[in-house]
Amino acid sequence: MARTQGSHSDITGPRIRQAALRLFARHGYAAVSMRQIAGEVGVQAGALYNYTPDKQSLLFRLMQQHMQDLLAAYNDLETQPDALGALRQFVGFHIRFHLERPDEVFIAYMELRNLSPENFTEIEALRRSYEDSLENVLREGQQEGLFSIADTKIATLAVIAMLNGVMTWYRSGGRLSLDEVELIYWDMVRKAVTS
Amino acid sequence: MARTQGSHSDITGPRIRQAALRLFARHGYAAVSMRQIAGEVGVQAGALYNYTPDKQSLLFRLMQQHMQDLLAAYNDLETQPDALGALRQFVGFHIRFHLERPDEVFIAYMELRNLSPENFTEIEALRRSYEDSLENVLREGQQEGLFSIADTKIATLAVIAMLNGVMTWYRSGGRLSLDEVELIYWDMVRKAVTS
DNA sequence: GTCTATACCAAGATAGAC
DNA sequence: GTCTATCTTGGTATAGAC
Repeated sequence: MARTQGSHSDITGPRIRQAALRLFARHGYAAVSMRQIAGEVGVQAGALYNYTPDKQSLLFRLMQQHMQDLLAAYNDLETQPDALGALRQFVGFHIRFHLERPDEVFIAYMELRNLSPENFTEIEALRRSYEDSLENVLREGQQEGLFSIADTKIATLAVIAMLNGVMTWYRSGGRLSLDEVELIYWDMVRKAVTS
Repeated sequence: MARTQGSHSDITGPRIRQAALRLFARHGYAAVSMRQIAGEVGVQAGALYNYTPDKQSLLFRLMQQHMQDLLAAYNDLETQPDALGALRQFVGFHIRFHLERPDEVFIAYMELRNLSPENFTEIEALRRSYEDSLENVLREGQQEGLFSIADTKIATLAVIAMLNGVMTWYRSGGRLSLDEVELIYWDMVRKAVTS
């Protein structure tokens, strides 16, 4: 991993973020040192500061990118004819998008409290915006008479919490295929919000 | 908070664990220093080592106590006539028990990766034992024909994940009473596992 | 049992040579 | 742009006086 001196601006930046992502997810933000990150990349600790003003910005940028990617990907989905279809779509999207990015997801959950207050506010707004997407689907379905939901806000949080549970146990190559998992969760979600 | 010199064995021990609990939950295990804990209690950092061999043991003991309390409380519940009653009971118990101990719950979730391997194994076993309690209820209800569950293991994890979501948003004195919250979640859980 | 003092080490971040 | 070297701070843990 030793590196010779020279200019590597184009690749070092991404590699730093990638290493930070991996290490933060594995050991937690507070437990990871700048020297560890530098070691992973193959540079000295001081060199990191050509790419980030400090450790906090490194964390923030990772979380911000993740949330923006999530929102962009969801907004790119094709419009569904009704709320039931939209909910079905949400379940599949949420499971697959998150399973593809275990490190980002883990950090976005666990490291909220290590954000500075201003950074926290910004990430929270993004997260809230994603929740609102689902809540809109549920409320729409409720109004259309497709769903039977006592409280759309709670149902929103309950569905997301349930789906997030997948990340704690699913491993590809395990007992169930991704399609099967998606179907099982869709079945539970559908029944929970209908009568 | 200044303290004079002297012997306070009986109260200092619990106060140390209480302070550690609060601080670990607030800022995370890795981000909290022994000096901070000592400061909260009103002793010098060195004095902590009369009560714990090291920081790791402090964390482990908190988590172990919490999981043992959880299992003991659940096992103390009265036996229900059927699986539907047992599930209803589980939902209420889980929500209330966890909402009463936000700090313990937070730590038990977030700090698993900061346990030493041996300590992790022990806590995992306790957590698994609690999950098994619910899985037994679901499997029993499935056999009795009361439930309609595609996969009891996944349903177990999904129900617990959904219920855990309560901890992220519920605040007493808010829009909904605890009874209402319990009812709303019970409704969703019941529908998700029946047909 | 707690204190003060300290050993020892690693953290985040910066300065200046190349 | 990266290196080496270093500043400053704060970490865990221990020793010995009271």
